Amino acid sequence: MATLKQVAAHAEVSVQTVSNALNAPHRLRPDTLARVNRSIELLNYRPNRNARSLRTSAVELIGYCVPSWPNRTHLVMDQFLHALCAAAESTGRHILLFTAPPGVDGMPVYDDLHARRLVDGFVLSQTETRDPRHGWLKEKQIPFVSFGRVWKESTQPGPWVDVDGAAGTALAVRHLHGAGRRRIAFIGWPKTSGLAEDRRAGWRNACTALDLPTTGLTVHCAEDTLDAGAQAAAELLDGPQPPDGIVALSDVLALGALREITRRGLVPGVDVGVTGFDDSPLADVVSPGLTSLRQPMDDIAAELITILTDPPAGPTERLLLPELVVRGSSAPG
Amino acid sequence: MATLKQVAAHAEVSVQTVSNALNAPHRLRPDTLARVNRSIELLNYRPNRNARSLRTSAVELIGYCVPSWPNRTHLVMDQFLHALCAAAESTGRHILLFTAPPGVDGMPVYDDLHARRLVDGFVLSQTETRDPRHGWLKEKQIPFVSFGRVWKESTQPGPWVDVDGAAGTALAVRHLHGAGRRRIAFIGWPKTSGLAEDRRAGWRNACTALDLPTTGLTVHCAEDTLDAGAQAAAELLDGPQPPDGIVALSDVLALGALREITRRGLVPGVDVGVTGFDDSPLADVVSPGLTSLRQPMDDIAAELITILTDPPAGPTERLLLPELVVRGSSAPG
DNA sequence: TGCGGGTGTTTTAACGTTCAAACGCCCGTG
DNA sequence: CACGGGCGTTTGAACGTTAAAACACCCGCA
Repeated sequence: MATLKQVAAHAEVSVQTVSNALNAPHRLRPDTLARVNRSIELLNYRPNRNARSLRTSAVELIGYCVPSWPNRTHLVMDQFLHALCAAAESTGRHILLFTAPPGVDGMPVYDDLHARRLVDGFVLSQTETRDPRHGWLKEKQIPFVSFGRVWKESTQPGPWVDVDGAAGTALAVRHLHGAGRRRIAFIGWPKTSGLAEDRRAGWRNACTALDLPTTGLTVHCAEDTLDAGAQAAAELLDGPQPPDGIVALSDVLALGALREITRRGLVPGVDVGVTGFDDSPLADVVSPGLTSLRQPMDDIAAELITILTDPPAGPTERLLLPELVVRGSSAPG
Repeated sequence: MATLKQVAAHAEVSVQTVSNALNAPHRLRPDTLARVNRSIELLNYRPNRNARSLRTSAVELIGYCVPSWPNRTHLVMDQFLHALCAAAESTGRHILLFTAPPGVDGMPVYDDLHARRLVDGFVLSQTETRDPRHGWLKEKQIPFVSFGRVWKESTQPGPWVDVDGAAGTALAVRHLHGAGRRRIAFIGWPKTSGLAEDRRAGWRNACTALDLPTTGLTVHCAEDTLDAGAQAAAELLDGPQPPDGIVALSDVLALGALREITRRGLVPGVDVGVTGFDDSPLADVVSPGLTSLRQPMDDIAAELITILTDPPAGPTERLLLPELVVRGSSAPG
């Protein structure tokens, strides 16, 4: 493996000149630059990242803790990881994976990785209500950015990027309304979840703005399973005035609702319009396809990396809009 | 951030002695070791990984290319990544994620990461039939290990770990047979897939061994979707002698079959027993739960890391058995 | 008393890179 | 012709660690 020294000898210049050829080519006379580049090419030289990092004390690696919540499915994690990798690579960086206990118990792991200079900073995700990691990292002055807000805190300790769930569900409501729906229900999670309340608020406000009813049209599911979604749909359809549209908080709940609708001999997209959230792979694999709110993963990842690697002045809080992907579950054909 | 030098000064020993305290404590006199350790503790010293890697030319990082096949779902990728991370960490290593074009086009990326000393080696997955990456890496002498065999090659270029798909489907057949099933069908993929043919062979051989029929009991699906699975099930159930058991190549196909069975008013697990493959999160989220073959991710990951980091002498090919997770789709109750 | 040998510690040098300062050269100017 | 200044290049030192060799010390033994 060729080193800077060998390239320098081959090109008959000093070591520093070769270094400059790579890091500050404008400093070299064009002919020198050409000669050095030829030697680099010829010797197939690749700079040693460790030596560089040692000198500059920047490793160009970003830590990401691979989540392991056995009780919740990560159907879009591969999309997120791919986008995050790609965004990091576009700035010459990479993603380092690690595992850590959830919550504050895992913080020593973060600290250690940073102190040993394995990573420059962290991308957090799976943010929980009152997530303790933010304050901890902030206090230790470890760079980080969060995918997801810390709910129910007056001031959020650090920068974040998130998807505007309320705007998303409002989008779904307006879409269903445009397709002629007039009683649009919401299937969500318990009120303790900030994310769930956000999405529910979007649904409620949009309905109110359109003069649509909302009372008696919410069901809170304790679990994120098909059965829970199906049961919620059953509850709604058995009510005195059954809905003709359902906005579900997740794709899994929406699929459950679809199943229940089909089981009753109703046709999804015709008798009842249904929307999900996340545009997980499942949405495209069922029939009719599930209309769902796609999180703009590429934009999210790009924002995360930008904020982490060269933090702009001022508040670093980005709220991105999800995109409604329309399929058969909300519109026939 | 404290350095070795500062710890040495604090403990009134030489720098090398502190290094030894960490890497070869048996060389120190117990009282010196204690003194050094106290200083390490006191100064909260953490060794700088870059300096270490520069000196030893081992980065303790393993590259893994995050797959992006838009047409196939990665429902168990998070399980795999978590297991891989944990296994790597148990040897003091970590996983570095990157993206690369599929196939041989991506090889320069692998080469670059290795040449710049960002990683020591690679874990491959998503192995394709006649995967060209293996030969390429072998030729460049870049350490790697593959999760998945290279099918249809007389000699595989490098070490691998894989799940015995044939043993898995055989397990499923024997399970269904034990529950009284006598006509067990197989829903798979096109014959061009080595993985699919392996799993089909396991089904066929197990049926033959149990004197069960196999002719006319295979359907090859072009896609891995619920619809394809449902259509395959419909085809089988419409046949002259409909099956009472179905072994599906994937969870998605199995779920499709379940849907079709339910649609016909039949009861999964009672009228027809169904099994899937991978034990993806979906299997546990539907009702009845889907009986499925779980890949032993922790064992797989441990083997991968072991083979990569200290390769045992002799052939390094590991075939691990999947585990049948029984749920309602194959056994009532 | 001197010598070989083990044990524990220190010294020296190196890993491959970049930063900061120094250097040499050429050119325009007074 | 001396001088200042810009440009392109080189020199020296440092980043924090570890391998290998050198060293100091103590002990047992001749």
